Amino acid sequence: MNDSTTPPEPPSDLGAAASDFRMATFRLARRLRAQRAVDTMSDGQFAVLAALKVFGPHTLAELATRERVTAPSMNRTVNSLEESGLLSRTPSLDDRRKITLDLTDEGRAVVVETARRRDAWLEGALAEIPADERATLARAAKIMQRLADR
Amino acid sequence: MNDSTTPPEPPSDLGAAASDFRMATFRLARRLRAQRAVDTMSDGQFAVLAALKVFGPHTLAELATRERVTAPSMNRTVNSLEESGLLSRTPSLDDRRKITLDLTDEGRAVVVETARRRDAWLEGALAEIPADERATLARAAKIMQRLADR
DNA sequence: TATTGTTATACTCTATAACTATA
DNA sequence: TATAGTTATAGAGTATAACAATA
Repeated sequence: MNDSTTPPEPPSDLGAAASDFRMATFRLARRLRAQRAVDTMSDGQFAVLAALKVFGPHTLAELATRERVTAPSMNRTVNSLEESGLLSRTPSLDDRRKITLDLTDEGRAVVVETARRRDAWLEGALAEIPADERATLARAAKIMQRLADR
Repeated sequence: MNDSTTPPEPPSDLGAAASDFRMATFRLARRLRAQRAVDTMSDGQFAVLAALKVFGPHTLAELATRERVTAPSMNRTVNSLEESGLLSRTPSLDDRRKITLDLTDEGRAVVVETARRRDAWLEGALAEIPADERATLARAAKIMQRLADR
């Protein structure tokens, strides 16, 4: 294996800084995603459960928009979660074309448990780096959230 | 949220920090990914070109390990990039089981251009935040790279 | 025999287009 | 006609298992 690879150069301008930061974000996201190997739930499924937990019931179209996928794609995700008994699909009262999607009690439990499991690896990693680096990441997290919401 | 029931483990700053940071990373990665809608190259293909540019020539197994995919999966990605003329595949001189994968001149040009296009949104966003926040993100990028390589 | 790359095959997730039912 | 959801189908991207070439 190629162990003596050269690390990327330090950023010297805004363009390089953007590039480094973008690559770091993608790499870490991928690494974090790889940690979910233990559970069978996909990122898309988990994101739907998490959205329902945080923001409450949604229609199909609302979920699709929030997760930035198409309605058929979201429909498929919702089908599998419904089959697993993690969410409920009920016709809306006011407009019977719409459906109301919400977590079941089991779904609520599963999303909490899954989030904890997925945090575990990162928590372990954070425990082993210096406190000042943890502080940097905590500050960065806030900035990143703001950037993502632009 | 759990208000009346106490969780099994004591509340930990590290756990909350891990959760916040993980969510921020995913959200930003997703936001950045949405920005690449214009070009046809997948994240996986682009990551291979970028790795070859930053770290130089690789064998197939080295690339697969670096990108954390299986050899057949990487082989497929490499095939499509070779067909597009963006990388070259040559038998290694010392061990003829191995192949050496490297960027072509066109591949080198494409990775630079694609990176610039993909960086554009983030670069614009970074230009509008305070310098101390940019500095925080630059420090965070280094730490994140290290975490991802654990 | 072990290792490197490759092919065969299947599964998951995503998308577009077409269909239904309701408004 | 327009909208919400669904079904049909196809295209990426990934994986495991089996194979070929070389060491």
